[in-house]
Amino acid sequence: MKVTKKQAQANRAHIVETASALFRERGYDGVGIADLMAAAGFTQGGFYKHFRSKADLMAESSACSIAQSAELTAGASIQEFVRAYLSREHRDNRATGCTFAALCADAARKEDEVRATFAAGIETQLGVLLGGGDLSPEAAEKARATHLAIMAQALGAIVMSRACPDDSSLADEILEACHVAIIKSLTSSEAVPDELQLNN
Amino acid sequence: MKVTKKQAQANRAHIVETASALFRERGYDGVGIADLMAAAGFTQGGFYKHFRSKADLMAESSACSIAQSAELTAGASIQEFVRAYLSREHRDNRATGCTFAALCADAARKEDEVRATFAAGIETQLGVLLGGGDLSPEAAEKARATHLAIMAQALGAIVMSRACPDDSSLADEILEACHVAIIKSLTSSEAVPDELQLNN
DNA sequence: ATTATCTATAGATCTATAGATAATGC
DNA sequence: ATTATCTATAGATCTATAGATAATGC
Repeated sequence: MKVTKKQAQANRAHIVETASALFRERGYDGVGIADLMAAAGFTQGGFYKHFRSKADLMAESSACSIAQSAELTAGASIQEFVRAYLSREHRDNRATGCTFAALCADAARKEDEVRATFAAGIETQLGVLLGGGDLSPEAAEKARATHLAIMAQALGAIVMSRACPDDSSLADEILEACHVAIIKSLTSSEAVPDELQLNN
Repeated sequence: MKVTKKQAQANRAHIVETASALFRERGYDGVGIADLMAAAGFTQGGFYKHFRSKADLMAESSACSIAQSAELTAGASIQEFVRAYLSREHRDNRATGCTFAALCADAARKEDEVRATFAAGIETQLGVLLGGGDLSPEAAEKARATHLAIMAQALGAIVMSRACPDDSSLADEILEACHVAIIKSLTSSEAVPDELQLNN
């Protein structure tokens, strides 16, 4: 019954991966320990040899899926990111999609441990979107604000779109409208002459 | 023990109001029937004389709070709406705040009955934001898309901000960045000359 | 000897129903 | 007689723990 230390570590990682998909799909409260362990191919009793509590796993599995998405995003232009993010494929596949869109509202009601993970994750994702550009301090601050606003808009679009019934045309309309708005904001902030820009 | 028909109707309405606050505060899965009925001043057994199921109440109480918010918004300019929506007060008071920000992600995992309520609610809120303006068909379509995008961005800002720990400066930064971005988008779509506007 | 996993279960939930109670409404 | 609310409970969850089992690791 016991397995090698290496295998135990692999089993633990597999439980974390399984959890990150199930939590995104059904929400934190929608996945029981027994459910999860069965989906990972184990029985429930073993869970607490790997994790101190369910909240611990919520934080760890979310950190894991946030890091995975960040890796996937790295190197892409903001335009590419937005196009993929605001796709119907992303909206319709919660289990492999953005952890923020799937779980921010859930996280807001959970332990500080979970929320600290989300705040750190937002910083990570923001860093990836900003890339390694060497901007002046003011330009960097402006870019940070712009990209936070884009993240919020993209996330909001997915969240609203998912709340609509499956066959809803409104769901697609939301994605489209936000895609257009984000592209427009990127174009205008680059191309509009300074004298036409609002300064706060 | 029995009460007048009028009183029974009032009790029912009170349960719906209590539910709309508790659901926004703790999520649909975070509120049990016993919890809710106790908060409303009753015992759990009476619930099913008023509602067929918990899902029924989720739909009805959410429709109720969405309609209330829409009423509150009616008459305000989009700038006033955005300022109030993106305030710390709104972020920190889920129970009385936007139903979409609090429950869209939850609703996405629930029965179609609940999601139909949300889609209808988005249309209602959108109608209020657009006001009774008499625009040309193209201008109306454009305004509809613009306002959907603003709703998504504002909602996304609140959702992201709430996922951060209580003392997080990032939480405030998100609200500020999105406020600036929305004001900017309103200004540019009004003030930027046509030849500088991107057309899709 | 240690320990990763298993079986079993405690104790606290949860939704929903059944039947009792006491007041309304005919 | 009807019915809004109450008490009580069935049956299915849920998180977490206790103790058994069987393999690793010293």
